[in-house]
Amino acid sequence: MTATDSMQEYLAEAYRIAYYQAESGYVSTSALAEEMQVSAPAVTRMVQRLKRAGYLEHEPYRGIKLTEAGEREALANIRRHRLVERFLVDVMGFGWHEVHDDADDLGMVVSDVLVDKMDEMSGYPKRCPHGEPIPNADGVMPRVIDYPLSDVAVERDYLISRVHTHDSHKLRYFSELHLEPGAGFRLVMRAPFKGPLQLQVAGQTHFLGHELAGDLRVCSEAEYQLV
Amino acid sequence: MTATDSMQEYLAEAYRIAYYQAESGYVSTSALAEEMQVSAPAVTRMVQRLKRAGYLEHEPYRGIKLTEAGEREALANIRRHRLVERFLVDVMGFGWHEVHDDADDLGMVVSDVLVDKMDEMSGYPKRCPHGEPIPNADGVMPRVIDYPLSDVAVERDYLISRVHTHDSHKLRYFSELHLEPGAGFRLVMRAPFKGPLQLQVAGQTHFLGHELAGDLRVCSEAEYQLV
DNA sequence: ATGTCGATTTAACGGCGGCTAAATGACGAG
DNA sequence: CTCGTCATTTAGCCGCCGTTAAATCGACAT
Repeated sequence: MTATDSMQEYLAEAYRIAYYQAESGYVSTSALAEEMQVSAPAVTRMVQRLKRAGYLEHEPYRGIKLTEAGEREALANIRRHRLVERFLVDVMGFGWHEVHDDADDLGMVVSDVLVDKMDEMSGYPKRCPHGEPIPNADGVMPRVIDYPLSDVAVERDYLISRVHTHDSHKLRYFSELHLEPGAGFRLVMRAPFKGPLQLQVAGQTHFLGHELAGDLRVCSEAEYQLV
Repeated sequence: MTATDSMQEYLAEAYRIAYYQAESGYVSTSALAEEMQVSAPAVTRMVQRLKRAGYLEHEPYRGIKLTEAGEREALANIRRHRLVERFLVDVMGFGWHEVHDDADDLGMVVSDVLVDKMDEMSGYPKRCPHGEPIPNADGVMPRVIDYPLSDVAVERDYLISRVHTHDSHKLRYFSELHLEPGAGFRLVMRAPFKGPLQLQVAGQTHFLGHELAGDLRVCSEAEYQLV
């Protein structure tokens, strides 16, 4: 039996959540519900379907964990989604901050040969336009090394690694400031007590609130290159 | 209330059927069932939903006819589908004979801005890769003037206007013979009693059975240009 | 006029994927 | 240890879209 579109979306989202909270091996169903914008019961029932199909394990009242098969489905889906994003930006000329919704839709339907072609036309990218790593065709997810800008202490040069929000207004703002994946900047100063950060980006000085800075993950030049 | 994907597909297919059998104003539900690859009852119920939503009129036991609104939906859908095909061929380099299935899937999800971008990147084409006319953004379908190759009598030069089959083997065969929309050829001779046709295509001589010739629609150089 | 046949519609069912309301489990506070 | 609260699951509903089996309509021939 093959997974429906909906099942694949749940699996992909579960993977993404697990990827970020690297702590516990379990993903809570409410986190999934929140992220998928559906009610909690909808998640519970879907989880049961996915368990029946062998895509995950479910510890009732505790959470879920993807199986091998589940992870495979999830990674295939994530790969499709991120390569579509890449294609929309690199080949079709859309802004990196405005492609998420279209990519969501397209990612569910593009065939393998189409994805491969997009991969090729985009130059076999390692990251999606938001900086997230793209699993390769064998389902291996590159490991990203980066740090929340809100946490880094040292005042030196960094690269934007990932922009981690779906809020289109924030994305647009980051885009206007040229704070986009791969862009370099200097952290000039940071005020204490969750105060604002002073950045030097492309010759211009910007001040960023602590919360916004939390959406940016940064790394060194060397760390930006993925396996 | 907005039409579901499924509703749009039914509407588009109904339009296509009506477009070809220009005779009666009514499309039979069984024709729809045949084309959509679903059972007759599925069509009947969908027709009732579409009628309730104001997309068509239904004369029970006789057939259906799209309303203004239904035609609008159908044309928008057909436009998306055919522009996606065009894009896959012109921009992504796929063969014109192999894009139908992908385009079917993609056509259902691409957003307006995406379709417009594809339109632009394909050079605002008037026909899809199979030669079918592409409705413009205002929902106007260009009228095509052409004739089944199996019917034309005069032995002279023609252009392929449309290749009217979904059979991938036939499509591949036509493709190999360079019998594709826009291509010119000379009808050298036709045998009587539904006999084979002798064609001169790109300097080569080919013989085509009467039935296959029925899948090709041809026109003059002048007629190939659409409004 | 009636009988028959094919096309069409109705009836009844199943799976998916949402929802709300109610029940139940987990867990910390008193 | 019990109680309350919050997360989670269960129960029951709905709409969409497919199915098969049975009823019905239209049209044509006897």
